[in-house]
Amino acid sequence: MRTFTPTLGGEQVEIAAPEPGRFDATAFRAAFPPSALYGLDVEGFYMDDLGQFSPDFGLRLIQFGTAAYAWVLTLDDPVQRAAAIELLSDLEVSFCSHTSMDVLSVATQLGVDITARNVDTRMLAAMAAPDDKRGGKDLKTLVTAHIGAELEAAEKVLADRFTALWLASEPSRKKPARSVIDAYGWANIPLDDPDYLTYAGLDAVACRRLANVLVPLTEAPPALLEVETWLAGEANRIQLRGMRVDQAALDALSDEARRETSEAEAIVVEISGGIPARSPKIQDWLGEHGVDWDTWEDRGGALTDTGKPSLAKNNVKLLLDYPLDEQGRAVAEQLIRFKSHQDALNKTSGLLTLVAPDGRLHPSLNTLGAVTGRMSSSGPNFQNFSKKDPRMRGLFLPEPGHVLLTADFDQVELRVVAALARETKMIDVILAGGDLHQLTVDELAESGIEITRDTAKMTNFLIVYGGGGRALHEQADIPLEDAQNIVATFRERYPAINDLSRAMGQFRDSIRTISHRRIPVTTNKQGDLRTYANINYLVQSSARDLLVDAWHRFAHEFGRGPMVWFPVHDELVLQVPEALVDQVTDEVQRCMRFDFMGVPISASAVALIDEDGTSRWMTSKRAEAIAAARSTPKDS
DNA sequence: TGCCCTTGCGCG
DNA sequence: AAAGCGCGCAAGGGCA
Repeated sequence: MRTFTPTLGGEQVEIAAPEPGRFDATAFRAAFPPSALYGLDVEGFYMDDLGQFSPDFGLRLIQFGTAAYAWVLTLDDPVQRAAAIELLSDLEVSFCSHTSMDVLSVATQLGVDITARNVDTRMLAAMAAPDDKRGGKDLKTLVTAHIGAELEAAEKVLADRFTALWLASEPSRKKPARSVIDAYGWANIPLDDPDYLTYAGLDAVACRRLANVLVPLTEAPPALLEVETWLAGEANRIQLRGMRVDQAALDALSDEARRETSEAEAIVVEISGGIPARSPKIQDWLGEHGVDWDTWEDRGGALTDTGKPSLAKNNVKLLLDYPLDEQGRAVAEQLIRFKSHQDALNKTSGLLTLVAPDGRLHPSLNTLGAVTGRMSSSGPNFQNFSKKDPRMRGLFLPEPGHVLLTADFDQVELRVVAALARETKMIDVILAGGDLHQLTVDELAESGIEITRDTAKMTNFLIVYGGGGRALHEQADIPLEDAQNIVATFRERYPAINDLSRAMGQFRDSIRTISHRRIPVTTNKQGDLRTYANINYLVQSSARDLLVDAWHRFAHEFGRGPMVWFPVHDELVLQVPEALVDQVTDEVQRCMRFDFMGVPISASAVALIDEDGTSRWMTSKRAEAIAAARSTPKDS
């Protein structure tokens, strides 16, 4: 048996790395008795876009650790592999690992589902430092900060070994990018390399120690940690299961988007003398061919965040209103064409590389992706598929025999802010089943200001986001003075909201939500505190907690956890066996119904059935329209 | 060429 | 007094 004795945080660590054929399974199992939590880490090949779902991915080592020692098992050895699977499968044993990487690897490569028995240290790090997007959640950085620098040093040694390996293998070739060297290194470093084995063992020990260090730093009540741990497991299960993709529809949509955008792009480049359709330079060029950008806003053109004219597909058509010359007109027409297919191009080209060999998409779900605790998604981001083109969401299908069903909260953020602020005018309207946007119309009318319901709706959301007159002016195409007047009057008419906004704005370090989640106050690029955003953090975070509460009840009170297909901020999309649709519709609505500080929160669930009678992903609005059309057939 | 930053845009 | 929130992704563009 090879053993290594590096230190971590100044304390000696014992790493056991048995050679193939000389593995003592009894000693291994005795080192990891049941009813305990062990650090888990794996080393595999470098990953491509498909990650653990790639046919090229595989594991080489698996490591288990306590705070003091680790075993590094070689998965090439059938005996060690079997011992690893046996330990992983023991329902009395729990693990802690950093990110979903190890849990997903164990599931796809060893066939063991530990999603419900894993504590994610990255989740703990996110609870402890919600705004630390970069190093603060990375394992090496965390270990260096809280335990010791030895792991980072070991990784550096390994990186140098990879470089040396590459140079030895191809001395004539020029040194490539770091990622290429790493890919080569992870795949080719000998399984008996001491640096590799030491690094691998240290990782598992570090992760185990990190769990203990991070829990108190979260300053979170045990119940909250328990829910977050459960949720992270559910997120891993969702990613493992993935969603069915309509491959023929994807190919067709991709072909169309590619054809349209490349033809449009070619014409734009040709006429403009080499400017790509998406280059900012195209605006200058258009300015020389008849567009007067000074009048863009007056004509109703939207601006980007940086105050420049936006050529997004919603307003690119405005170009045609200018006295363009022949070239300018041709370019404008092709830009409109390009923009109308740009989103489909981006999304479908990404999807083509992300559909796994099982014909499924496996997007990740980061349960604490945002500072507010909101969940985020990547690979692809499943939470920002267009709802304008129904073919986009329609690419995703339920399992055979199942129906997709979506349950959306009704105006949850406005209700939450009304409750938190104790804004009685709003609460009364909610209790009476009225319309909060119309309430704002009526309130402002009493102060002598006439606005449309659309403007009222924008104002309502604006206030919840911490915005002011200028933002309303820019978004609603209202003169600045009028917009400022609307906002000021809004604050007068809703004094409790104004008070809450000001009270939250007093916090300069961090705010605390009612579920005791700590959210740091953020700064802008100039380093100024954005205390005006605090109210939104409180509201957005509370709404997120309500969704997770509902999900938790759905899973625990009704045993429907496996039916959750994907969460989208204020909605749960479910995948339900056909026979249970009516029953689950009722159940999920019950789980999403709350009395939040005396304010009713409710949700509406609808089955997603397309015009052809099959179930596919779509917005609830579209599903309702199709259902209505079905129940009142057209006269013929 | 690879890397990093900014811009723009999809969703809630 | 004034202050639009949270994400992920693709492409452009500057730089080494």
